[in-house]
Amino acid sequence: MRQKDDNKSEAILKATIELLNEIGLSDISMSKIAKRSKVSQATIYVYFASKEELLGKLYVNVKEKMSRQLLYDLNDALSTRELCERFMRNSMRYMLDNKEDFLFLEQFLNSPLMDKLCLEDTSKMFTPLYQLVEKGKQRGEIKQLETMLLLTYLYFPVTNLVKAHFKGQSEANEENLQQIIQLSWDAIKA
Amino acid sequence: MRQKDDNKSEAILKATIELLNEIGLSDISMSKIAKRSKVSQATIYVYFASKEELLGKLYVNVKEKMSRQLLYDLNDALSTRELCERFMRNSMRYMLDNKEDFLFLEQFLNSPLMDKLCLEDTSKMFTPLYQLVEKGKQRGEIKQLETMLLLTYLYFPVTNLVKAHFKGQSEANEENLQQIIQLSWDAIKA
Amino acid sequence: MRQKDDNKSEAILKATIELLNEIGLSDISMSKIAKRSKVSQATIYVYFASKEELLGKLYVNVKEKMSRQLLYDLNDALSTRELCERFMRNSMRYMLDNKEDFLFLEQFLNSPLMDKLCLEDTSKMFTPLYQLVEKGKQRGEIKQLETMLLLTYLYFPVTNLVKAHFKGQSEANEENLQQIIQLSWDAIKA
Amino acid sequence: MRQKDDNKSEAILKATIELLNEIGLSDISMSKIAKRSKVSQATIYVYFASKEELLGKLYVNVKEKMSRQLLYDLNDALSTRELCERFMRNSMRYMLDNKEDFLFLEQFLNSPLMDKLCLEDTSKMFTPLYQLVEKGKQRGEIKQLETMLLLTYLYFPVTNLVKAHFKGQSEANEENLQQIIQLSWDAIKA
DNA sequence: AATGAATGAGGATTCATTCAT
DNA sequence: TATGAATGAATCCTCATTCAT
Repeated sequence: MRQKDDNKSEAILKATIELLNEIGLSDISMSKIAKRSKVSQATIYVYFASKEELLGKLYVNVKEKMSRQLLYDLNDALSTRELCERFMRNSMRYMLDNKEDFLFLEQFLNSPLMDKLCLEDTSKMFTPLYQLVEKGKQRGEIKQLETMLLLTYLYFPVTNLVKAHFKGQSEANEENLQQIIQLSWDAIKA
Repeated sequence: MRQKDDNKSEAILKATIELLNEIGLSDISMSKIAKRSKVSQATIYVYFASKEELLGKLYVNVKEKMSRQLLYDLNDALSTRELCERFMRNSMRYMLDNKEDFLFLEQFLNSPLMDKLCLEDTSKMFTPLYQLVEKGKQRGEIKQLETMLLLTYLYFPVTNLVKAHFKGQSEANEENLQQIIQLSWDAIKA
Repeated sequence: MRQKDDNKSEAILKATIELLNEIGLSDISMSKIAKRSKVSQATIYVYFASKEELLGKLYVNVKEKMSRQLLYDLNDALSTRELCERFMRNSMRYMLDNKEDFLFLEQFLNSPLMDKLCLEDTSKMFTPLYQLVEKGKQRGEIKQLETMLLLTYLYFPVTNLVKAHFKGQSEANEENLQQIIQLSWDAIKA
Repeated sequence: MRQKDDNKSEAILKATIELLNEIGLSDISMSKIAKRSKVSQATIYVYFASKEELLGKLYVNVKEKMSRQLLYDLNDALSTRELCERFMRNSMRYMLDNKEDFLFLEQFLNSPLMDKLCLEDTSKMFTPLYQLVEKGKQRGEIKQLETMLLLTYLYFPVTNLVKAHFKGQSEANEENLQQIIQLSWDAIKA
């Protein structure tokens, strides 16, 4: 018998994410995905039980890849400040290098679909990050506040910078990066 | 001859925003909007030329209302720090009191539809805010950085707190609000 | 506004029954029905909420018409034997004149769809018939057995004769009709 | 080389008949049959050239089995009346013991599919029965009418009793059986 | 023999929109 | 203004069947 072709599955996922960025969740359709990925519509259903499952799996896929890249090289040898910097740097790198993935996540996270597809919790992907911040708190280098709140200041400034960059309203360059690293550090440091 | 009925127009907009929050941009349809707002499908076209126009007008509507509330009472008598605080407080108040509006905006802003509907620029709605930050910069109370970047630190921490609140992961109370006000101030102050 | 067009509704029902006789429940489809009745597929949904509802309403329609014809002129002036004869005669007349209706009913009644579509009970349509048989029992002209069982002998011989006729295996003529009338009477008479 | 596996073929036929009784000719599909019989869809095509052939072979299978059981022990030693009784008794036994087979036949016979699949004539399966009735006619014990017509009175009362039994409207017990045996004999006896 | 992969065609239903009143 | 009727195009998904192993 023929073997399942990973290329096909990936072509479908790739086409999906492309289209999601071009036309969005509101206008995407299985037929457009099929056309773009050059398989028959029916073939999509060989790999994914439904449109929802396709989107859900895409989300988990992308999120996993993202977490790997955001957490890259956050080793214990670094100081808390350096860890923060590296995380923000990783984040910007990721968002710039994976524009489509990043924008898809933003779109998906803000859609009610997200809740509808009771997806497995992805927060555990970021536990290393929590631990990092908590260690900083223990050392007294970071304010004694909820970890989630502190992380907000490490992640969303990057998000906004990169989005502004994509819209041509700002530039995601080293200079701006260093600025937000400084601002965020000023915000959370003890 | 009967006049266009504002109630009907508003019923349609209200139904639309409700549905957008319940089922999202991807699943909304004119027939669902008609059913929810208790008018005929055809009636929607008396008030809005197309689905896209309906969504576009809804966006502008909501955005206007939002800007009014966020900028409320930001008068010159206040210190820069007080202005920041008031803005963040306004923001949280708005998001909590207008959950559906707020979440709609988030969903809409992150969707490619946003770009497709070449909507009139809404940034001018917030010019008072820019001026406020710029005045702070001139006085040397705030870091000499791009205004947009600085504003990021006033807006998104609130956004994130309230979203976490809606998800039951945190609580948007006075205590947490004061914390982020402090953090954000630490970030942007000179 | 445009008025609902009864012709359209009936055209759809007519097309449905025609197709059910030509290709059967197993092969019928909304698109074929649309094509045959010369309306858009979507138009069918203006009149019927779903394929199932369409079939269900068709069934009730046809059954009503049938009961009217089978019970035609079964008046009290007739003797029990005459009533039986008239009923069987009515039945044959109906089946021959409404071949499609009759065969549709046979097909439908023997399909699991019948049970799936919890249709309103149609047995009450035939209460006059029950009463007729019961009166015969009271008079001692008919065997003292379950009414339903006795009715079986009045209805199914006709059914089978007409079906055989349609298949070219027999002929539904006066001679054969009189024969089964006699046989059935011999069966049920006291 | 492996041999064709009778178990598999039978599993497919069994699954088909089950599904036909559950969801009917209108909703059955090769994929559902495959799932139910726990073979691959493609495997069905090893045993049956097409869906139509599958249904056709199933029909012939079931019909053969049925004729064997209906004609069981109709030997010459019995009187005509006894033969009729035995045939009706066999019929009821068969229908009760092989509910699915019986209901499938009823469904199939009343569907246009029956005609479409030009199936080999199955009437010859019942020649013993014809001969039996004809002998009765020759002996002057049975009315001088078309054999097919007379047989109707032996078969369909049973059919109806058992169907009513399955619907919970009557009971297919010895008492009711004896009643219809008597009625049918009254109908056809000379 | 057996089957997972693959697919074009078609399934039921809903879409956004227009028409006629 | 307001709306029920109408529809061509599109929706998601399943169909019967074939292919390659």
